[in-house]
Amino acid sequence: MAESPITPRDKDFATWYQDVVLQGDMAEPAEIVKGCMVIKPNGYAVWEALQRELDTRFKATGHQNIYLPLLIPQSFLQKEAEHVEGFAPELAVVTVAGGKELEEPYVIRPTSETIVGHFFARWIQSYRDLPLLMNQWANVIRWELRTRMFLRTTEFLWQEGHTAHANHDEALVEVLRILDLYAEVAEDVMAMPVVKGAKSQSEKFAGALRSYSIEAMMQNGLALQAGTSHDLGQNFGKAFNVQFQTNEGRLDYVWQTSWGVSTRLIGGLIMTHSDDKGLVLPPKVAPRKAVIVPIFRKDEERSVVMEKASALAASLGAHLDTREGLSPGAKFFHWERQGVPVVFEIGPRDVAAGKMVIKRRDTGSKEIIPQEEAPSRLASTLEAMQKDLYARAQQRLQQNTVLANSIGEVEEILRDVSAEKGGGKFVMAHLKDDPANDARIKEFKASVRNIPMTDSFDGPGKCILTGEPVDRRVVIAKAY
RNA sequence: CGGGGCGUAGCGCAGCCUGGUAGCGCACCUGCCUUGGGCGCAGGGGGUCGGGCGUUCAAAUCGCCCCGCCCCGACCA
Repeated sequence: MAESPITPRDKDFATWYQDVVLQGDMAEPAEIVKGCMVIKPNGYAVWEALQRELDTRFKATGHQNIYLPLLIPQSFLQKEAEHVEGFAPELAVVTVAGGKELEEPYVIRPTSETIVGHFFARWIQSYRDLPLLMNQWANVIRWELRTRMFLRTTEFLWQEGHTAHANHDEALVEVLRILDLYAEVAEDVMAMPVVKGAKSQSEKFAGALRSYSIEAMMQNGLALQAGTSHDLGQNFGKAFNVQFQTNEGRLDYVWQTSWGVSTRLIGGLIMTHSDDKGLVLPPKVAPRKAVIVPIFRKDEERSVVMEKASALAASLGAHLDTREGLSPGAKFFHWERQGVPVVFEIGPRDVAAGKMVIKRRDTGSKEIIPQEEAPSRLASTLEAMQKDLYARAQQRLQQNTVLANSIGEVEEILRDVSAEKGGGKFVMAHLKDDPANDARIKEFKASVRNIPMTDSFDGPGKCILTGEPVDRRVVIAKAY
């Protein structure tokens, strides 16, 4: 029995994560470029699945895709004061092109609000041009000091939505519609439960009036911000002079929103469902939902088994593992690490009996079934697995969400939590939204994750730091 | 940028302290054999030892400089 290439979670969660990503053929560190990764076929196919799910929903809600330049004139970033301050430390800048020093350097986009501002100003004249609902699928670069594959890489893939509206109410509706859309994809497609909420003022996007997020809980109890939706108010409208004429003939600045999810979702997916045997993919995002591993000894068995297996693969839409020279055991381990939801085994005994073995990735359960039932059993197994993965993740989230009524209690619970050691919790406490309070939380390296949209606890209470009345508990946790 | 670790075959590593023939496991190639959870046996190919300079009869090994990667912290989708 060979040693598993995957470090167990309870030994070292961070190493486990790396092992799962590598062994699952999801990605590998690029090494030649600092903090960048190569997204490999299995990982990229998951991204494509997420893209499809998201893009369909964007289109259904009236958004159109566009593509903007990768390079942004440096002066653009400086037009919105908070924005430049927020992003300045992590910018990569092009200063030389065509062998000459540029008069004005270009920034490689960390996000496109500024360039969007510029073009919105050209495209919008009248309230009849509003709302303007755009989305871009793109790559961005943020020069982060600490990177982890999918969770935080120097370059990453994402979508950024950018919209302009005639008034604040409409913009807010958009912001929350997208937050709901993100939560739906996270929960229904990725089987990853999330908490929807508003970011605290100190955690909001640089240049926004208010940011909203979905926060997921990883298996080590750390929070992962899985998506954000920003109410930009008129900040960028004013900075880029995006004015329109109202139906009363008055000039006003547009109200903008922006929102995004990134390849980080894949990191969240991995840390939500995978186990010590490797990657576990929810059926809805799995590039290969089912694989058939044929088993035979002699040549005459081989031809019989392969014939049957091919026919079944075709009718099931399953991938048939025809690789030569590998034992069935080696193939089982391979597909297990790839996160394939269902693996069928078929050997001489099964062919003779008209049966096959169906095996589920998440539970590891094996069952012998009649071949004619395979299509319906595959469908029901995929459905059950999708549901069960969500239920397990939901249960973990609930079990690791605790109430605290003093700052000492919060600190006690979270102080020794780390990505490697685990033990993280979502600590629900009454806390006034004030940067000074966020700062106190940060003293023990936790943060206010968000202020939930719906209160599922005990309603109003007194701030654990200032005693001021607040209307609900906020989520405090250690985060990626 | 601070602390720690590391750079030797595609991958994972030993060798370095105490200088003297470039090693092991996996992977790869050929053949035989096997196949219901990582088959086995035999044979084989593959290296400017991260780079530079120095010490020395002789450097993977000792010294100096440089480069890169990973982990931990401060910054973040």
